Amino acid sequence: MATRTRRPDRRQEPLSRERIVSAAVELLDTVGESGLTFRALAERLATGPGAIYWHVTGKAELLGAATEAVVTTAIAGDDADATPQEAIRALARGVFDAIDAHPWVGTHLAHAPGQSPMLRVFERVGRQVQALRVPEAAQFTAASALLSYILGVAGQNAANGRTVRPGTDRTEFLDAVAAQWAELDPDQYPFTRSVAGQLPEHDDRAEFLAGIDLILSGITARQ
Amino acid sequence: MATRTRRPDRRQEPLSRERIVSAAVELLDTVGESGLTFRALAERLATGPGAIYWHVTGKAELLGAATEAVVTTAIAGDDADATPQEAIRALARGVFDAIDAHPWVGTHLAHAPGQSPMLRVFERVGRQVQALRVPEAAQFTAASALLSYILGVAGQNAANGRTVRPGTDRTEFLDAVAAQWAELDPDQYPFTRSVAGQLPEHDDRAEFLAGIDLILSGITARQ
DNA sequence: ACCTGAACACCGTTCAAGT
DNA sequence: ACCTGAACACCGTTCAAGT
Repeated sequence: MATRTRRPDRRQEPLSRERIVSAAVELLDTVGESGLTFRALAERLATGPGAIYWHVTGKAELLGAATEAVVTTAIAGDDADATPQEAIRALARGVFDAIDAHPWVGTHLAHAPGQSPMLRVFERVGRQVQALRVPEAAQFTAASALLSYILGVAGQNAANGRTVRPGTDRTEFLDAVAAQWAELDPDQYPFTRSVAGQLPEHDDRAEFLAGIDLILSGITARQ
Repeated sequence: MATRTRRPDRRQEPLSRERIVSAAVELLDTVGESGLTFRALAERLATGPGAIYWHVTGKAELLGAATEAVVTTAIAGDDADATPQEAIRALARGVFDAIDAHPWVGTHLAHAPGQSPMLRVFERVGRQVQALRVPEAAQFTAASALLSYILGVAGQNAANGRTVRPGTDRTEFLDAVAAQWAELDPDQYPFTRSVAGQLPEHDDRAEFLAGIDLILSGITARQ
């Protein structure tokens, strides 16, 4: 009972790194990357822009922290009962869905190399590569290839999300691209034109996972 | 003879899209992405910032044109006498080397989806996928996987290039990352720690091409 | 048609001053 | 210790005015 009255008035809460980062994620989700401004963030937190700098060193750290917050929850989950292939697929799917929900993540995932969110994905992928009994000398290459592929799709999806005007839905977007491809010069773009017809009924997510499977069979074909 | 006197005084040449784009590439290469400013560009072209807008619609187009200029020359070359595998490898190597020389390219390659430089790479890769006699229904997936992988490595390399202070050389950088990985929590990062030792003698370029080969064997293993 | 450069509407970041 | 908000040093972009 009385649950309604327990909802805290966030404006009164003291500022904290946590509140700042979650407000940043909200801003990025609702108004996009260009909308994440220290002034806009400050207004939302009912304070001045300078206050944010007490908890965060600057915009780069803020973006990094926002990315990490999203990715960390996206890949949480354990893969104890799954085959290595299934575990890798689940992990990849987690990253894909996170970027689908928060397109800006795709752009910043690779931005801090050797740093937090990417390294976590690398570690998780690498363990499953070991579980696949890939020879030690080939493990690094296999894990890197999977990670690079995931990051590549992430970046493309983020770019797509940025180009399209916010209202557009998936099929509408694919139809537009297909139409554009169909108009390309037949001499210069024969292949692209030949696959344009497949676009409208194509499923980003399934295609992404098919790519993962392709790489997985390349990894296991070697043994 | 007299070649020296024929060198044109570029300051007197009229402004053109071509001159603007090549000045932008120079600026990006020498002072990095944060150095590409309409004011800096204008100064280099001995004009005012407003003049640039007569030839280019804005910064996004400028960055796109600069990226396209670099990529187009990087992947020029014909693959008539090569096997499909060799042709794909050569193409990938071209993109890799271009990004190695111009790290900023990696960030902007994916930024205009379905647009010029990426589409050109997609087309070239796709034709070789056809030459590999991949069934029609699987061609799109195969070409997309290769492209995504290339873009992923591109993005990571660009990120690395941005993080490192300009002077640092390859081995110095790898040693630093290896040292960092070796200090990770053994419970959280067992895999990453286990491959840290391979980093110092690892060759980015060879590793990248090994990933291409991995995907290629995944593609051909299916037939 | 093309160029000039001042001006506009923003940014991220700093910092003296407050509590 | 933490917050405030004015101020600084920039941006990209526009546009009246020139040639």
